Amino acid sequence: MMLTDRKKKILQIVIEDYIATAEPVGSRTIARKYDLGISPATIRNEMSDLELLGFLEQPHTSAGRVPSAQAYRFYVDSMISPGALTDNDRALIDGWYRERVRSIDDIFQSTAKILSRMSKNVSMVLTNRDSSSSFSYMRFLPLDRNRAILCLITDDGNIDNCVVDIPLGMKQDEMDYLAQRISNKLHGMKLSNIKGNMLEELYVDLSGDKMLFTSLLKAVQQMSAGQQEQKMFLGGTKQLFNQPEFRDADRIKELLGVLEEEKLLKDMLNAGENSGLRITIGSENKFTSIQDCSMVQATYRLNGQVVGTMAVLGPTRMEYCKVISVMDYLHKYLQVVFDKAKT
Amino acid sequence: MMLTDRKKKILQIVIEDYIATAEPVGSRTIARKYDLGISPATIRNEMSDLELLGFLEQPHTSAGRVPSAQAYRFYVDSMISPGALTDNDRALIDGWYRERVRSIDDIFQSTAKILSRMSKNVSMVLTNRDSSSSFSYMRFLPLDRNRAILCLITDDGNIDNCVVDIPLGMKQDEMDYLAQRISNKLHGMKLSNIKGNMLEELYVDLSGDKMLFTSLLKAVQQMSAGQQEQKMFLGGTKQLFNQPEFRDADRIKELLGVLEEEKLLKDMLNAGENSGLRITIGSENKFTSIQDCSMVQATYRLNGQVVGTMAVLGPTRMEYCKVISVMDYLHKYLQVVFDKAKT
DNA sequence: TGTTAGCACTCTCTTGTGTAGAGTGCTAAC
DNA sequence: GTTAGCACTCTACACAAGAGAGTGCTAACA
Repeated sequence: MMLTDRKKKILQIVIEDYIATAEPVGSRTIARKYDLGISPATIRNEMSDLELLGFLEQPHTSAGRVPSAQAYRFYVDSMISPGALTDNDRALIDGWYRERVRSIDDIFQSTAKILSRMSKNVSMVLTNRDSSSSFSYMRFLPLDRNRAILCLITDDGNIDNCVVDIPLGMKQDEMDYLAQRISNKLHGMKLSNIKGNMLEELYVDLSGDKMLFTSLLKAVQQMSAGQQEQKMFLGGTKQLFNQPEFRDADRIKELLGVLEEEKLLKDMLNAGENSGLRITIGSENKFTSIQDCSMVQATYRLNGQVVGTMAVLGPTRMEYCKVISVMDYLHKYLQVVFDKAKT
Repeated sequence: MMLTDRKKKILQIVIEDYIATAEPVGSRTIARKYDLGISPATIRNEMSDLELLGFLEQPHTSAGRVPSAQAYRFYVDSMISPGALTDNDRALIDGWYRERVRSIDDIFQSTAKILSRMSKNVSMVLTNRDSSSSFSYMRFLPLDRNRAILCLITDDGNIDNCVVDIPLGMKQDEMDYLAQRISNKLHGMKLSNIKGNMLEELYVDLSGDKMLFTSLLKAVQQMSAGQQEQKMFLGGTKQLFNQPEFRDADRIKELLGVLEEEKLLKDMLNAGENSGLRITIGSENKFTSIQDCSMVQATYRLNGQVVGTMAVLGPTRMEYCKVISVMDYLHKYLQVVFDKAKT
């Protein structure tokens, strides 16, 4: 299916005008706003053809035309070439990042915020905690006579801790010895591989102290679970209100409901883990409640491993070009941050 | 201003019917639904009096009547006596708490969730981190040749940590000595009182290593700031959509905007720290954007010190009685949890 | 053959009008 | 003091008419 250049041009105008205004685009409008050197009647004929080809749709006979999902698909596939951001945008982003980043979580939260502000839509950032990190060692830090803080350290510098009750009369050097033994046993193991029964032979060392043993076990497992957890950051849910297609309170309510279902969102984002950039338009999405939406999603990797996904969710009428540019920039930014963190 | 028993009765019926239905209440409705033994005409006369006294308002001449802010005030002050929850409600609450509480934060989050579900309104839980906790000691945990994890431990078992770069060639026992010295210096001090300049004389110990010094300083300050921070948990923002008074998308948007302004919310909740239970009706609230709302707020204490506040925000038409009962129950629940945690 | 002007047609959106329904206030009777 | 009756008011809803925007079709033109 080849389109003439003129048809392409008109299609592009309809799409971009509709993206900008959210109003059906009429032949007259096109002739007035864009100087194509042809009359509305000619444009009408072309649009009529485009409708037959499935690129345009009419909400009703006397309205202008609206791009179909197929049109958006064609548009993102072969009509746009996302360029660099404007200096202004870059400065804005850099500023936002500088504003408030203390922890890793802050970085992701900021990314979500920036993504939503720039795209004027809801954004999601999903991080795969690095499940490749491995156990380094553990240590007891004394707290008071009956309790100590158990610290677990991973090779990438993450630390997890919990308070454990210690058996009456147990000395610090006994505890150090115990920590040493467990550390030797587990050192270098991937957190995800650590199972409870590996520690069972240590039960003897604990002079059969059941409570301490279960505390230790729980701590190790909790840490390993915490590390593997995927964490979700949402940004700009309020943006929904600014989209005319969601002017209806019930629709917003429904979408907010979806956004609260963290599991569902994770499924959505995990679905397309393979490719780098993924754009899902309208009913291409499997999840029924957002089939009038589009999602632009980028997966980022570190050393070949997927470490996270960011996405923008909005009406099919979305500034794809801008969104992609922003994601590209954010992606590079994160890459730098994580590369630095790793070394 | 004394009301006759019959006026009181009618006022109560109007308020409770309006709370239940959100529709203006007419004399006919009252006569039909509630068997008062008097005719609509008599009720009309009484309602007319109540309107003159400022308790009732008419949206327009031919609508029923609606309680005024003054009526709600009178209602909560002298017409309700919050009783115990039903067994069913108690079971629900206990179930929700059991569902997912691992950390302290989970408890507060659950409290917010429960509060919003039971009240069918937005809930807020604000916690004052215990600023009375004091520095116990610090410790370096080795990570690799260039870095160590700095752990700060408070007397109540809280631990904070950050990764610091260590000077080339610094040995573990040197670091232990350093940690020991700083610990001795700061031990027992309230976190909120720790200032940067206290550590300045240690600068010499660090052989003038500026980087390590600033890292340490930052870690200590960050921890002290983190401990003092008030943390806010929101629940049930989606409930806004279920309130007919907020059917308008713009109004919801405005309210959601307010709810995102964490600082504003903190100000709101901190305003009434003194009293245990505080009910703010309509324009009694100083913040203009929620002057068509009411807020029921309870402050809870531990050993005389304010440790947190919970609140329900909703339209003035609120089930005050139920809300108060629920808060009372949650309050007792938290009391038990924290008493246990402290010992 | 492609392009254009003209015109009738269609559909939505807004405005105005009429009616049903709910509730009130007033008056006169009990 | 209470009640029935009645006129009055106001809203909500339905329906109709007109304006506006856009289309499709036809016939003329280059």
